[in-house]
Amino acid sequence: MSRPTLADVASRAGVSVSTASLAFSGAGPIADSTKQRVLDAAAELDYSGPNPLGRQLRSGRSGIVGVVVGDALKRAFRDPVSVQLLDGLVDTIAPAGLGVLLIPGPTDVNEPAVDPLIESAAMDVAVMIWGGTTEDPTLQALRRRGIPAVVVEGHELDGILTIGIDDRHGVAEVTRHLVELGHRRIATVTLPFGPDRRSAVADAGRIGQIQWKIAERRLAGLTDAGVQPTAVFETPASLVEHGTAAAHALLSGPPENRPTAIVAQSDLLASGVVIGARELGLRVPEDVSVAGFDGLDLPWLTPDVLTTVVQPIAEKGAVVGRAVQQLLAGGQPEDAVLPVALRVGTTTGLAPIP
Amino acid sequence: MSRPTLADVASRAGVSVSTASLAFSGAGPIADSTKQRVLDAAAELDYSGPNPLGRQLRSGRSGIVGVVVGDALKRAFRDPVSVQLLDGLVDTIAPAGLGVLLIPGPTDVNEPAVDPLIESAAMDVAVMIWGGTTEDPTLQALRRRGIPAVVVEGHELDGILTIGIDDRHGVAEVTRHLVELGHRRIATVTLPFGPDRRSAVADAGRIGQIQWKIAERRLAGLTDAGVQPTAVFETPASLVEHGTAAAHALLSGPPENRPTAIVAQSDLLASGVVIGARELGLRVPEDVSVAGFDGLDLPWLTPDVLTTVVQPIAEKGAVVGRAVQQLLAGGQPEDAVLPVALRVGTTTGLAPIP
DNA sequence: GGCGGGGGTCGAATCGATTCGAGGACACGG
DNA sequence: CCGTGTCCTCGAATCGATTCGACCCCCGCC
Repeated sequence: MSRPTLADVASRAGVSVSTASLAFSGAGPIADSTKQRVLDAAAELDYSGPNPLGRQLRSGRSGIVGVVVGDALKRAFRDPVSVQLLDGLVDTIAPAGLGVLLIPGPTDVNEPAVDPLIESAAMDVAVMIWGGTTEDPTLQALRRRGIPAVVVEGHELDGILTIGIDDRHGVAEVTRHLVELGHRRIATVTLPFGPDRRSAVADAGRIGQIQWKIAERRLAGLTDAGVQPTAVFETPASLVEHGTAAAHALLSGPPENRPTAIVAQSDLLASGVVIGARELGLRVPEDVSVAGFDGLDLPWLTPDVLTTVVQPIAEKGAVVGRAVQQLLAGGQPEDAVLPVALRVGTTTGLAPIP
Repeated sequence: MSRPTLADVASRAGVSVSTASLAFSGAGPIADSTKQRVLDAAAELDYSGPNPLGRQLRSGRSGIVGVVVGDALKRAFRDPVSVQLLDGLVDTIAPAGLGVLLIPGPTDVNEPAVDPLIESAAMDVAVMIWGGTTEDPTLQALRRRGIPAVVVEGHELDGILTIGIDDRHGVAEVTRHLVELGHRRIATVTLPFGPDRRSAVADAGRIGQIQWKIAERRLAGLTDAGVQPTAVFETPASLVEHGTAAAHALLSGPPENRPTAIVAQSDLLASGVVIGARELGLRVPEDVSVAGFDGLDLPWLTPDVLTTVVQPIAEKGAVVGRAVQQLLAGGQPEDAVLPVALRVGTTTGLAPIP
């Protein structure tokens, strides 16, 4: 026999379907004895509660939050920032009975097809945890379907909620810290500029074409501190190995041309820079200072402590989660910008004496 | 006005609802002209395709695969093995239009409540990527709901599909490799024994109580190679810092008592052991050899290459994905055990001369 | 004893689609 | 001109629950 339905339970308990429904949902008056009878009948039939599909159709709600990770899962989740954000989000919405549906972003730059899930999966809200340019086909598909979207660290777009941090200010602060230490030749290692990821020094033209706001804002932080970077190295992803590659590219020259400090736009990149610098025989921070962004715990750097800008990642996830719930409740949540804080560690020090 | 339905589109196109349905699903004969008329009407009304909830109720399928990560997301996804497995799984099932719903495992040992999603979320199959003991309340809940389950690296249970690797054999191989290098005092650093995670040397009694099969099997691999470990250090999770803590505990004694080789049950643990050994002033592999398990790329160990047992993680995810699809197709997939391979790197060498 | 009210139960409509069998229109062959 | 067959379209049932308004019964009060 196929799985029992509420109707089976009701008939076995000798009540109507509506009454049986009341016994499970608790929405409405029902006598204790009746309720018990229904539950007993359910137990006898091995009925394990109302079928969610029926419930969902009726309520028009699936209880699912689609989370678009801006990349193949493998890459996205190598970034602890994404993971911690997701964790904060899940912790916040789980008590409300909401679940997270993982939606991979486009894998191939040249084929920016949206995942079929975006077109046809049941979801009440969507969250993009990375990117989100103006013409993003993902956002367009969501808009067409009438699914409200929350974008983390993206553009501010009409009708789309944006949650972010004050990263520009944070980078400015860490840069000022370096300037106060006497650094004048400061280079920077950035997050990817857009889906066409590169691992190379970016020239002015390339810098003008940054698509992902997060890299742009963090770059602008340097300027805010009055620093014109001696080099801007663009990485294809926020990963240790790309930081190492950047270090090799930036620090291989003679001491008098070499930057004395490097500001990386993420801690993973920064720790890669530290590793790369050491591979080149340079001491950190005596020969070169390195600063990061995010405030992660990176066990492989122990006992060093990265100088970095600490952002409240889990809290950001929680803010997203609360926004999602407000959206679902018919509310009109507002964009949020969370504060960051400078944390001075052991990877930055006085500029070397020329 | 609320979102248009298929009925709206049908009436605007001047056809019946059933015909309109045909225009979208393509299941059944329909004249091209009629189809076009329906699609035009849909475009005019901003109708973006059939509501998935209606479709799901009718078909009885949600297209959702629930993935139970055995832990808080934050912890689970710090483990690259879980992430790569998930990646392989998603890649495999995405083309079939299936989506992954993330379900956190129990966070607290003392409160092993299952996530509400397990009780009431719509899903066609469930996958547990970690653990799965006999009495697991999660498995019980799934069984009650009649949702088929696939368990990775768990017990072999009745009526539940198990996918794993030949890890016992792999550990035996890497252990033999160490024995051939002359090592006699070999210690091991294990994955957690069960939900009551500890960071300590385990005595015989504790070892007898291992709940999670994966730790047990990998431990048995040592014995298979004829090695009785001088110490078994149990860690609370497969993370670098726990490996480092283990190294401090195991390698602090005088050279004549110290193990000359350490077999860790994961690469993350192994790399922590390497880091910890170096913190203690020991050279790897001259003073102590370290071997891992998994075959990950660990950039922070460069230029060292970990000696390890390589397992096909993404392939394992793909196998799970295919099993899921067979299950959905009404098939009866079989348990699978994937092969592993020893990879000798630079972290193991000849045993030091006493 | 009659009447008002409230707690509890029920029937039926509804959510939005899919699917199956029936039937209509048209063409072609006899 | 009629019968047969093909191709397309339609109506109605169905998936499994929720929810609203109607209704009934019983209690208490006058």
